[in-house]
Amino acid sequence: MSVNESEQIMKIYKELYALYGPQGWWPLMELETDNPDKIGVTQGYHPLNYSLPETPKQRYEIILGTILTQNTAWASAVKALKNLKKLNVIHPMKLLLLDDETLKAAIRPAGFLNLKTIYLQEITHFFLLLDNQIPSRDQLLKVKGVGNETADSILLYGYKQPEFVVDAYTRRIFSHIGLVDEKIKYGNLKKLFEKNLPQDVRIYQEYHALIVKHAKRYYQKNPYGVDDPLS
DNA sequence: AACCAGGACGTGA
DNA sequence: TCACGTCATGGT
Repeated sequence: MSVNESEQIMKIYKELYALYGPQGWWPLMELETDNPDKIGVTQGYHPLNYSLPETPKQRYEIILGTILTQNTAWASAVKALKNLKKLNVIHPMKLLLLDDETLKAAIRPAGFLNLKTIYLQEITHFFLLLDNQIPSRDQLLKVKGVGNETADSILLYGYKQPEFVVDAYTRRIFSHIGLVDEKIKYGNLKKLFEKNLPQDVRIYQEYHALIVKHAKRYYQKNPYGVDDPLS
């Protein structure tokens, strides 16, 4: 890998951060805490607060969100999450006790309801078996419904592990810029970032969130990347 | 009215 | 391994 590519990864990060600022991922529906320093951070995004999740319940909410947002707009995933909250099932055992039809109805706005119902139940079983231990990436990938991006999202945002998250936007932006081939494999694109960034969870979290922020503005409509200030 | 959304899986070359 | 089709609802 050339020095130029290496520098580009950090340079783009700094540019995105300058453009959009800290993103406060992973958003949580509500942030209840008894930490006096964090009272007032009430909902959704939480810029510059890298201590979350602070409870197993918040971690579980993140995990549910990673499944619900698969190939689905985040706003739609939030609707499903709110329905689950109304049912008081953002709790592993309670979700497993919920009947399939009620669960399907709740997550309907997020789409793929038949698949995601199974996926949510599968990851919940896995989460219970973990008993608050940190899962390995390979363990996560064995869970039905958990692929590369979901595994990395769970580890990076749910468990604060230094795993860079690659998504469709990442591939779209960095191939458009010309830094990588558009067909680059997930693992290779992931390693490109991990090799050229300090192994810092905060940077990994912000960079991925910034990529999504930027892509929503310039890479949603085909042809992609028109007027991208990075290129 | 196509196209896209913070993908993953199953199948057959 | 690789390219495709499938899964589903909602917004633009």
